[in-house]
This record gives sequence, C-alpha cells and structure tokens, in this order.
Amino acid sequence: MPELPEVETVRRGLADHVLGRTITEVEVFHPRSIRRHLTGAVDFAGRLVGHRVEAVSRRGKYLWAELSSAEALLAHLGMSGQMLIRPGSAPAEIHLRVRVRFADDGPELRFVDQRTFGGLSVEELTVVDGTTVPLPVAHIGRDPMDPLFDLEAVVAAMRRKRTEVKRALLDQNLVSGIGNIYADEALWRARLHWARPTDRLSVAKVRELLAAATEVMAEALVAGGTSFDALYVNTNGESGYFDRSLAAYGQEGLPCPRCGRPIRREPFMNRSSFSCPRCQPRPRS
DNA sequence: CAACCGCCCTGGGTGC
DNA sequence: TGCACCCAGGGCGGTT
Repeated sequence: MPELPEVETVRRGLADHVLGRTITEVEVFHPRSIRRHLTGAVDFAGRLVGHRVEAVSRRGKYLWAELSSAEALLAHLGMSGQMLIRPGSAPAEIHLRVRVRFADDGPELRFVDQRTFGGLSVEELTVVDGTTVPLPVAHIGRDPMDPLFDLEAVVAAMRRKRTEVKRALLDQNLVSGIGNIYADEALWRARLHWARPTDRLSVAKVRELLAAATEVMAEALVAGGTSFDALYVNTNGESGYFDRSLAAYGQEGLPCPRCGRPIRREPFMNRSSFSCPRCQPRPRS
C-alpha cells in the first residue's frame, strides 16, 4: 500500500531512469487507469509524445513528471499501482495498464496496477504558496518531508478540527502522505488511541504525534518502504522490508513491542485500526 | 462549509 | 475441489 515512503522510493527510481528522456510512444491498455484524464486516451498520449521529462516530483502520495510542454504526467498509485522500468523486450505484466517508450530506445516505463485504484493523467501546472504543482494537487497539504512543511500551522489546524485524531491524520488536505499503515504506527508511537478527539489534545501531544509520523516514514524510506506482498515494489520490481519493523499495523494478537500486551484490531471506516490496549487506551466517551 | 458515508475494483485468502 | 464471501484501501462525489 504505497504511502509517502513507498511513493518517494518510486520517485527516486523514476528520477534515476526517465529524467531527460523524450517520450515517443504511449499505449493505454485499460481506460480506467486514465479515468481522471477526462479527454481520453488519444489526447493523453498526444500530450506526452515529443516531450522531455524535466523533473520528477512528489507531494504526499502524488507523483508527477514535469514535461518540456510545461504540463505534467501525474500519477497516483492507489493501492496497487506500480511504476516499473523494464526492457521493451520483457513480456507484458498481467496487469499492465499503460506503456511509455522513449526516443533513446532504452528501458520503457510501465504502469502496472492490479486493482485499478491508481491512475495517470496529464495536467496543467499551477503555483501554490510558491511551489509549482499539478492542478489536482493544489489542495493537497505539504507532507512532513517537504522543506516548507509548517509544523506549527498543522498542529493548530489539527486541534481546530472536530473529529477523531486518526481521521485528521489521514486528511490529505491537512498533512499529506500518511495512510492507514503509518497512521497506526504514529499513533502507537505517540500512545494515542485513534478515536481521541483532536480538539482535546494538547499542542505538545499533537506535535509528538506529527513528529512520530515523520520519524516512522523516514525510517520506512530507509528500508525501501513497506511491502506485505508483491503489490508494492520499486521501479526495479523489488519489495521494501519495513513490514518487519511495524509495531502495530497488521500485528493483531502479537505482543506490543513496548508492553507485551496483544495488539488489538478494531473496525475503523470500513477497514481496520491496530493499537495496543494498554499503551493506547480508548477515550472515555 | 465541515464532517462523514458509500462506492469504486481485483484477486488472494478463507471457510464451508 | 469449487464456490461464495471477505478484505485491503485513497479519493471523490453526494449527503447531512
């Protein structure tokens, strides 16, 4: 499940392999993978062919290549999206959705996505708060790895919300890049239950929580990200190994690394939240 | 407007 | 063995 560390790992791989290369051919094999490109596959390909990749950027879970056309190829990996760099001679992957070839005849870029929650589109760029981003990213908050991330502003905004702390942590408009895995890990590190109301947390506690989120994602980035199966891989098709370092997420019944009590699993927004019953007691309702 | 809910989608895993 | 069902989950549109 690609969150910030996984998307950043992919960004680095793309920067290594497609920067400076000119696109010559684009094939779309599944319309759903470009559903956010409203003008369709022909226009999608037409806006890419002939243009050079000038930068590969990221905000939160969004990834994009800035092109010599002054537009950007925007990608969101969803749950299972992969950006693979492969020789053109390699057999097509079962879930190959989009293929991009380059003028130098070197390795091609393949967007592979089993569950098709991810997708690509070509977007105009806009400047928000001094930073150039694709239009659909304009409303996405800066992520904690962004040099211009304003910690105190996010702490204040989070405490102004009237919601549960995990919902706030997952709100990409507030702070981006955090998904279910790193939200649970950050809450575990900060010893907060996911249902705690944000407006009753101290400034210090919210700071601690955001610091924990930043820290756990930085550690995961060093490990190449978190992979439970072959769904998340880098541009070379390799899995990360941060799953071995998870304290709470997916650890139901296993001992809490801090106190030894079995990690519990609770339903949360039609999915699951993992926490320690002793370190992260439920709030009194 | 803020908060929240349901839907989109596929295939690996599980239980009968 | 085979089938039905569950589950993962970010973003978005619709509703309260």
